[in-house]
Amino acid sequence: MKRTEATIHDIARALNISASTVSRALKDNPLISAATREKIRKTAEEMGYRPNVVASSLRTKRSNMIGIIVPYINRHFFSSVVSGVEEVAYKAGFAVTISQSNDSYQKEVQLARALYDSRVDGVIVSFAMDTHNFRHLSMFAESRIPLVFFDRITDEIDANRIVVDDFSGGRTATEHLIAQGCRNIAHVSGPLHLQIYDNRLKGYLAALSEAGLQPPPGGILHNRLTRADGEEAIRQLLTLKPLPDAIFCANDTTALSIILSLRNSPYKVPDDIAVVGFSNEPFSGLITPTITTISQPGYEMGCRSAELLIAEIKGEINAMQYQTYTMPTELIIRESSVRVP
Amino acid sequence: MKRTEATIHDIARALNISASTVSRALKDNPLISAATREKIRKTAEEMGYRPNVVASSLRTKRSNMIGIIVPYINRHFFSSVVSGVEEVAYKAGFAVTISQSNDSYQKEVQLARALYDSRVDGVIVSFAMDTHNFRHLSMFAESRIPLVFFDRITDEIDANRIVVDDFSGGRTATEHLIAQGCRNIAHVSGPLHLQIYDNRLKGYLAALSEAGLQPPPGGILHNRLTRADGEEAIRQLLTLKPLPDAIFCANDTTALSIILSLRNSPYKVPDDIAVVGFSNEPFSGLITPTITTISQPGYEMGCRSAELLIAEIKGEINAMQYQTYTMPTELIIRESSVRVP
DNA sequence: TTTGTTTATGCAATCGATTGCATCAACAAA
DNA sequence: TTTGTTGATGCAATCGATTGCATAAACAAA
Repeated sequence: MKRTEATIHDIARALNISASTVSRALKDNPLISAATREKIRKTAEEMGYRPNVVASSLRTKRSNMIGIIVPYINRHFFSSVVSGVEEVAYKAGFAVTISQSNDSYQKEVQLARALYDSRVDGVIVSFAMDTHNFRHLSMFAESRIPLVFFDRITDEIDANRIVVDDFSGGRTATEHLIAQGCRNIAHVSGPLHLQIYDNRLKGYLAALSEAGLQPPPGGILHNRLTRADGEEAIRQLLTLKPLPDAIFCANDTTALSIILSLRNSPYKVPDDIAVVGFSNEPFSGLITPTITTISQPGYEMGCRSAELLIAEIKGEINAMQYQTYTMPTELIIRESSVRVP
Repeated sequence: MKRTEATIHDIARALNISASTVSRALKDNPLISAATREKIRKTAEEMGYRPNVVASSLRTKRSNMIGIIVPYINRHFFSSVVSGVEEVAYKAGFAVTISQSNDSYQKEVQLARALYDSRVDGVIVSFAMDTHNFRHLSMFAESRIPLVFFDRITDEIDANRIVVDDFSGGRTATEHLIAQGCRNIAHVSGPLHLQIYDNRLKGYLAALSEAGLQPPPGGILHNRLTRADGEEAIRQLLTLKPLPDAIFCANDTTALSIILSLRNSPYKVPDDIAVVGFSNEPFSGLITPTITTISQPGYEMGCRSAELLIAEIKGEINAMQYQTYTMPTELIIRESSVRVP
């Protein structure tokens, strides 16, 4: 039936008035008298009028769309962030388009370009592990398209940033291990060009030094923190002498992997080797032993990112006010680290 | 520097030709001579020209955007589907906007409307648990906007549908339990207006009846399959006499919840009560005992959904060819169900 | 009555790309 | 030379909403 969508011109014609009046009336412009406004609203309703956001977008140069780039959509932390972003954006009248870099710099560049081309009003990004330079994002800055970074951030582009307090997380985790009587604490870390891993490492070192301890020689490893990396890491760590009595992992995946590997070894977790992870992935509370970890409020980070981005889009925040927002972490003590003396 | 974006008119002016020629040249229209085409491409490049997809969209009425509505973005199955959708869509030049209904019919209606208004070229949907009627989606059908349903589908709207073979999954799971010597198999199911749960139930019943067995009286429960629902379910099932010797759960979450609850009971899994879940969530291979389950290829379902949707958008598929595509499931045998005689 | 001020509405250009319909040049066939 | 054909390009309208700048009507002040 409905051959085509009704436009403001159709409404105008039906009422024998001009399209501009219709346009204004529908946006509650006070220039239009209450009477005509009501009349217009009524016919619009009757005709099933729906504003064409594409046309509006073309004219106003605002798409009411925000883009988000994450390494992997189906990773719990990231999907939680996306969930928070969607929730806030939806309430503010913005749509969210997602894209995943698969941790590839190449793809990230293309995705950024695609978002740019589609005229999103703002972008939320967490970098790929491969990403070392940020030229692909500078076009947003140049075009004054607001940008918010979360989790994997950079100093090279000026923007609002949202992270958890990785330093304090790393320190708290390590302090906890020290409190359990561990003295020889190894660390499995990620690539250091990502600040989050650098900060977790620094927190770990700070805790050690405050306790008068040293990292065991060869006890700090760097990899991409996958399951396989975890297996390789524990293999290496088991060759150290003396054996580490604890391992602080920069994420839960490697902690998991290490715990699983140790099941096939003479060493018991936590009694021989205590393990702490980072992120509080859903599985970490389920595996035996449950994994002590640092919780990271993904959903809240997503909400915050979206709030900041939208505030900047609306002009309520400007470049002078850029900050790095640090969200609190929480040490979640579970079985993998608790030693009963 | 870059005051405004270059348009085809800028290119036309620079070369002293018409905008239409530029437009055609940039789309490799053979009407334009190779020479001018090359010249145009070169200046476009130099001027940093980027096509304005919004303008194009307005004119062509295609947004190159597909929408997806899922109950929860940060649920592993759904985020995997979304990941697959994004991957395929991206390669085909489509952007993906996501929205989550939080299992609320109300919100789903609003999301559908928003997607409709934003002129998406197609929509992929998995319903909210609350959704019993589908009027909010009929506008897509009426406007000839392709629709694909996955997982939680309906017969009431004609469209391509993607599901896993829930019936056979339910049957296989149950047969497996029977093969383990279980004779008194309970079932925790979801709301039956969702076909997936209905089919899993039917598969379960079929397996029982083929083996000459009956479901235990009071041994089939219906709930929303949350952690809390699982706890309530096992509480109820433990009051049955005789006690069930196995429970087939319609998802892994309830299976998990039941296994955790049974830890505080005299009953051992699998020896006293064997448990099988459904979906192969990441945690199900990690918990002790690991959970036997039916794997559901979320990522692949997402890919397939996107492929079908895009094919229909491009007109390669039409309404005559709508089908329900059933993807295979796989029984993943783990500890929670295996009894050593 | 004239002038000035509000209030309400319309005109027409604009956003940038697309496309049906000319038009025109070049060349071939007659 | 004339006619026909092919190939290449331009014109101008269009998509639907927005908005600066008139304009008109109504009313108040002088």
